[in-house]
Amino acid sequence: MPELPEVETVANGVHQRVHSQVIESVWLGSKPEPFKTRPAEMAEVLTGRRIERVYRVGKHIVFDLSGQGNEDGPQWIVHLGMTGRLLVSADSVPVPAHTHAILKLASGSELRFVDPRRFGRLAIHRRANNAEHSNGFQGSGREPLTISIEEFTELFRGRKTSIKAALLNQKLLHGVGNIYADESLFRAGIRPTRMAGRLNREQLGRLHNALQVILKHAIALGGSSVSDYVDADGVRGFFQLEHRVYLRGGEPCLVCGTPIRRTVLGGRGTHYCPACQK
DNA sequence: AATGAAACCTGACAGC
DNA sequence: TGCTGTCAGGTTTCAT
Repeated sequence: MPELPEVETVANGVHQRVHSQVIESVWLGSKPEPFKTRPAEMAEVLTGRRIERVYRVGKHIVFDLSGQGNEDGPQWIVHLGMTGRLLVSADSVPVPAHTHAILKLASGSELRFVDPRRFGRLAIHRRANNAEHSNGFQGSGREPLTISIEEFTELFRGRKTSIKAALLNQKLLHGVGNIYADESLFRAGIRPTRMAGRLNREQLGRLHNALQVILKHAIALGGSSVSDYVDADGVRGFFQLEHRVYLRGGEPCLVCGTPIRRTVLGGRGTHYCPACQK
C-alpha cells in the first residue's frame, strides 16, 4: 500500500505512540517468513531495548533502539510491502488476521505488524563498529523531498527506460511508488512512456517541482487510502480525493475532459491523459 | 550495466 | 450463490 507519504504518516504516528518505551517481549509468527533476519535473532535483539526514535527512510520505517554499554544501538527496519500495517493497540484489542509480529511494550500497549499479502519485510540493522560518520540504515537512492534540481536532472541522464519506470526505480529516488509517479507526471504534463534520458531541462524542472509539491501535499493529508491503508491509529488518509489520473482509466480528464488512458509500464498499471501529457 | 517480464501472496470486485 | 478473471500502494530474481 504504502509510498513515501503513507510511510511518513505511519512512521510519525508510531513515533508519537511508542518512543521512549521499552520492548518487554516479542512474538514472531507465520511460516513463509517476512523476516530478513532470523526470527530467533530478531527477538533476541529487540527484547529489552528502548525505542529511541521512529522515522522514515525511503519506504522503510526505521526504529532506533537503545545501545548497551558504549555501543550504538541496533535498528529495527520495517518495510510494509503492499498491504503491511503497523498498529499500536491496547493488548485487550483482538489481534487481527495475518498478524506476523507483536512487540509488547512496558506501557501495556502492543506494536503489531499485520500484512495479508506478505510482501512486507522485517530486519535488524547493526551499525558498523568504528565508522566515523553516519552508519545507520541508508536508503537505496536519493530522497525525493530534498533532492536539488541539479541532482534530480543528473539521475536520468542517458537512461533509455521510460520516465515512469525510472521514477519507480528505488536506486535512483527512494519512496516514489505507482500513485505518486502517475500523479506527478500528470501535473508536469509529461507522458509516462517518454524515454527518461530524452527529457529536457525544462521538463525535468517541472517534474521535480510537481513531485515535491504532490508528496508534501499528500503528507499533509495523511497519505492516500486506496483500499485498506490506515495509519498507526487506524485512520485513513485523504489524498486519494486529490488523485487526477491514478485508477481513473476511462474517466474524463479533470482538466480537458479527454478519457484517461490506462496502459502497463514497468509491469505496473499506468494512468495518463493523452491530451494533457506530451 | 540496464531493462523488462515473471514471481511472490491474499483479497476485493466485476461479470457471468 | 459461486466460479473465473482482473487488479491492487512493492521488491526480487532471472533472462536478455
